[in-house]
Amino acid sequence: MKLNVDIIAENLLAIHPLLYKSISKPIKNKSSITPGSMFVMGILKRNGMLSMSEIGNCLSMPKPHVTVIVDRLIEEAYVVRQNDPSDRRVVNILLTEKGLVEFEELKEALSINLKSKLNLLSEEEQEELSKASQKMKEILISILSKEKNKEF
Amino acid sequence: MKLNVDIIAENLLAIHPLLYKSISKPIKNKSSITPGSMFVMGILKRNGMLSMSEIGNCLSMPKPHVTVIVDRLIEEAYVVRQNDPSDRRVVNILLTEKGLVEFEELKEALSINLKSKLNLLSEEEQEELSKASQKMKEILISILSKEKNKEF
DNA sequence: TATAATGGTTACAAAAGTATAACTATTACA
DNA sequence: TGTAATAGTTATACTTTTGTAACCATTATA
Repeated sequence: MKLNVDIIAENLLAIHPLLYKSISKPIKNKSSITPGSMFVMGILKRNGMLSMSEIGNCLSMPKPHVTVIVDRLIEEAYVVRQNDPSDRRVVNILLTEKGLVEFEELKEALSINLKSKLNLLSEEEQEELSKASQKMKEILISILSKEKNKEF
Repeated sequence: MKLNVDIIAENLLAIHPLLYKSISKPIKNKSSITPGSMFVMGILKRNGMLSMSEIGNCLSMPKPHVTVIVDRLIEEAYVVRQNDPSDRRVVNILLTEKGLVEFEELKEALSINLKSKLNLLSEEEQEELSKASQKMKEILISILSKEKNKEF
């Protein structure tokens, strides 16, 4: 009998390119936001505030790249830097109101793009997809994204 | 009440970077295969044989990029080109035995990487993740990946 | 206090992916 | 038959991402 871990690995491997296609592509058409910037905005929205290092760890992104992305997001006023009073080396990043709005618009663009495809599904199937994606998100976040920790 | 499509959009947006991290990174450490090459091998494994255009459509990948990736895969003998007798313009791509073995090894590397993280979950949660990812894969493939068709 | 470690930035090189145009060969069709 | 459309390749320029090393400021520690 096949182990759960192997089934999961196989499924993730199949899902990954589908998400890549259904998320990155529609968003590229809608906005000048790059995938990396979108990821950063997403975790900031979920976590409220993260240091540069935490962002890099969350996304397995090299620190110099985080700097570049955050610089661009600051230019657009989507995020702000904030010095950490308890450790003056640390720079915390926060999503601004404008950044939040932009992120919601990206999500909306994705929704619209998805809608036409979800029409191919029955009500029950849509409900199943909603539940399955919710469950997957919760579990993956719980095991993969020790977002406040450093050791991954 | 929140619409299913919005819930799904939000969940996909959260899952995407987690997969990116848990798949692309472990594989980069294990092999010189790039994400793009891995995607191509994956759909070839699921579909058996695809033309260059079909590969590009499946993955929303520009055709010139497909050519580059397939060229590299052929160098490594992971795939072969095969002329289509019914339309001599068409070049079909097939995964070789060596390519299949390589892909299975990538999946194995991912399994090993996942195993340590799944240990944090109970048996029931692992079962839930297995079921949820299976469901998500099936539904997303059915609506996003009309792999043999051209109109996306 | 001297030294090591950490957080972050800068600079640079290289790989991966995207986009477009030009081109060949083949097929479809008016 | 002649023209348009399609499949694929090649070439090129560009953006995004990755990786590494050097560097500064700050904090931790021996």
